[in-house]
Amino acid sequence: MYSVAVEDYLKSLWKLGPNNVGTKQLADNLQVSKASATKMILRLAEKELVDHIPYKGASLTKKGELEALSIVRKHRLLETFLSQTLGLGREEIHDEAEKLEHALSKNLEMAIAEYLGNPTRDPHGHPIPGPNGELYNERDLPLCDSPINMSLTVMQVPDDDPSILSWLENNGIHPGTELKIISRDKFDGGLNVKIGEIKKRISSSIASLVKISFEVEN
Amino acid sequence: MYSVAVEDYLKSLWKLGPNNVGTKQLADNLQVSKASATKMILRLAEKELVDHIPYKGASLTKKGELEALSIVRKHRLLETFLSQTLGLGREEIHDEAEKLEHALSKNLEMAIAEYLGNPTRDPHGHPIPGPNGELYNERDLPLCDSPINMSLTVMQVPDDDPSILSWLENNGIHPGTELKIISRDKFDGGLNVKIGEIKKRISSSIASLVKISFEVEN
DNA sequence: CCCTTATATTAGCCATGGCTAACCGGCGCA
DNA sequence: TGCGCCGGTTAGCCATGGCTAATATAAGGG
Repeated sequence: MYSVAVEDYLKSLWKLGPNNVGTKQLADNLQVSKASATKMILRLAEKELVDHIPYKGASLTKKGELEALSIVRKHRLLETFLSQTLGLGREEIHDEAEKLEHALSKNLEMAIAEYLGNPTRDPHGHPIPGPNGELYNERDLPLCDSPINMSLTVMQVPDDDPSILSWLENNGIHPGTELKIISRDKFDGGLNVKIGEIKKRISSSIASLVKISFEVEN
Repeated sequence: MYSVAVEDYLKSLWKLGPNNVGTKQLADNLQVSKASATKMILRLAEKELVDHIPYKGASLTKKGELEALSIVRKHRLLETFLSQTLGLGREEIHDEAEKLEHALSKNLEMAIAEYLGNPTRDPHGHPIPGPNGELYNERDLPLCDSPINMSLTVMQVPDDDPSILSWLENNGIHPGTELKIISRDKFDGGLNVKIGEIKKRISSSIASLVKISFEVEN
């Protein structure tokens, strides 16, 4: 239906949204020039996929949001599928899914979802939108904002930076990991945490990308 | 590396080849105008992917052939993978693979090949080129040219026409089926065959698309 | 309140890959 | 031999989606 470029813009707008996403922010996220982003925003507005207020920003319309969610669903189903069938690591699957998502038919999407048992999270713990854009599992909190001395369960890790993912993986931090924050550095916001009996230090930049919950889900 | 369009042209040229593929033939195969095909042939010649003799036709260069084989490999591995993991039918997988093949990285191709145990045939029986373009299994013969009253094993069925594939499937004809030609119609070339104890009639147009061997492979 | 700076837009260019219309080349048939 | 026809090419148009350079806007600091 829509081109690869349009789908990529919608996905970025969704990720950066929900409201008044700046042209520069969008351009940086997609690694294109500001001028290209402006032009595409105008085209998306033409197709009623975004509302655009000049010099303010762009916001997905309902139509645009549904389209974006459909692509996010395909992406996350593909990540799950590649991980499950081929045993690819959490740090390898993002870039592959990024390409395949644009070539996935609705039929194949359905077949994969069914094969996987209609999962609600991908291997990074990110919620997988339902076939009509429904989103659950939105209650996880950033690790950096979490209270000290409570039993926390890692729910989500970032998906698009293989080096961060490898670091997390090597330190035993992935969805399901249980940890406790021992202390928070007053100056740089870094965290001292305990995973099992082992103490680790997590920088605040990474801690802001990891999401946790207080209770394991059922 | 190459665009989707370039990859599609190379694949068609390979399928229609090897030598002096006509512009119209190519255009028809890709469902584009003759003018578009001419233009693309010139661009492919520029990139040294084809040799072009004006008013004669285009032939893949070694470089173009290797590129084409790489795409055919991806296509056939994907068909096999989709069939194996998701249980999709022989008549569903072609169109899906057609889209996914352009988004498949070398890494993922390798992972899939390994997962499948480096198969040499796809679910339609078509040979899967090796990672460097090696082709085996090229000895199968068209059913329409095969001798009467010999035990034949179906090796290949066409991949790109779901209605023909459904008909073949419904009549128990797929790779591995054993059959015997009872007689050949003198007028229209249709075949009367026996599959097990059941007699069937196969039109010559379909019989030309099915390939067989005299012996089952090991 | 103006001026700087960052952000946004516009203008205009390019490559890709479609299209139609018009023209050309070569071969078979009368 | 010549002519028609089919296939091939050329010319020229369009949309998409990049780019740079120039210009416009908004917002905060002096």
